[in-house]
Amino acid sequence: MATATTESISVNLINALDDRGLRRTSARAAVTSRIEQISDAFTAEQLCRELPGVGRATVYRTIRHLVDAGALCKLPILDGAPKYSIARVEHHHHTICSRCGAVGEFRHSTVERVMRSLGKEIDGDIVGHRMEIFITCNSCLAASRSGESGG
Amino acid sequence: MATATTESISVNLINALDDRGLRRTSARAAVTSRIEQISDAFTAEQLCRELPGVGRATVYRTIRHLVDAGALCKLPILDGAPKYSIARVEHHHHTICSRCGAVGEFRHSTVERVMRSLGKEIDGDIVGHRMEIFITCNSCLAASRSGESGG
DNA sequence: ATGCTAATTGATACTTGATATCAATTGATA
DNA sequence: TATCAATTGATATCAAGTATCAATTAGCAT
Ligand SMILES: [Zn+2]
Ligand SMILES: [Zn+2]
Ligand SMILES: [Zn+2]
Ligand SMILES: [Zn+2]
Repeated sequence: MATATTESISVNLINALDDRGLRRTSARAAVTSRIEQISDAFTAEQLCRELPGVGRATVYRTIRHLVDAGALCKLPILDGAPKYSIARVEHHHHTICSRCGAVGEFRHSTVERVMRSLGKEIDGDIVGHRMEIFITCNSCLAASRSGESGG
Repeated sequence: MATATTESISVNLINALDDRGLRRTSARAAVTSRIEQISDAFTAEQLCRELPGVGRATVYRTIRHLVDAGALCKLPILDGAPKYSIARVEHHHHTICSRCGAVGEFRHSTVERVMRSLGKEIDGDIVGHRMEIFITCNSCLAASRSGESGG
């Protein structure tokens, strides 16, 4: 009888592993529950640092399982390690703040419709797509306004 | 009086470096002219292999200059080194064959219009975007058709 | 509950991609 | 041609991530 709040999200990530026939281990519980506590996107190395009790290999392996299960999305960062974030809806895209790196999610039906319509103009079979919007996030905008030279 | 075919492209990449106030050196000439001979996208390591006479550091540095100059685009590959391709038009996106990795370019005004319209629905200021379409390219489609089990 | 066995773990070594260092070289200009 | 800052590239180092494999453990059968 799952009563749901913070706990239930935790169960979800572990469930994603269950569903793949993977065993419930304390290492996997530590990784998944830590991921759920992080609100922003994170890197693998960051998780390793925050979970010194779990081996690097296990952190990387668990992340890979979660990505394979579709529970995490892996977000390429051009000048650094990929970031991961919980996939809360099936298909979505990301916003990335160019200044602070904060990651957000969005879904937009028009975008999807246009992407589908591209099939006619592109050679080969479309099998998927990826899209990132680079932004200056509100908190970075606020920070730069208050820090302006005009005092 | 630039008469233009293959040669003229070569001049362009070197020019991109000139325009940044960088010196013309034989190493840079080797790197830029090799890049122009490659029709597909390439990785930095691939260039190093193909230019054993040029030091790794110089290959990486020259690529970075070209990217900074906007003459090359850097394309994130989730499970490997980024690929580079000559930026033939100002703003464009890429197709990537999931099977063989072949990279293509496209531009589509509707896509750009939709991206612009997203501003209203996204928190913060949009400063750019990136998009990749994953495909199975025609040659991979042909290969899989001829290699089918019914053969 | 106990034992069995395959799955899992994690320390270590390694691979790959890329950057920092810095003495030697070279391009541009006077 | 002399000068000197820019450039080069061998080397060391760093960073991200994977392979190995002996030790441990989860899940199941009894
Ligand atoms: Zn920000
Ligand atoms: Zn989409
Ligand atoms: Zn292909
Ligand atoms: Zn665009």
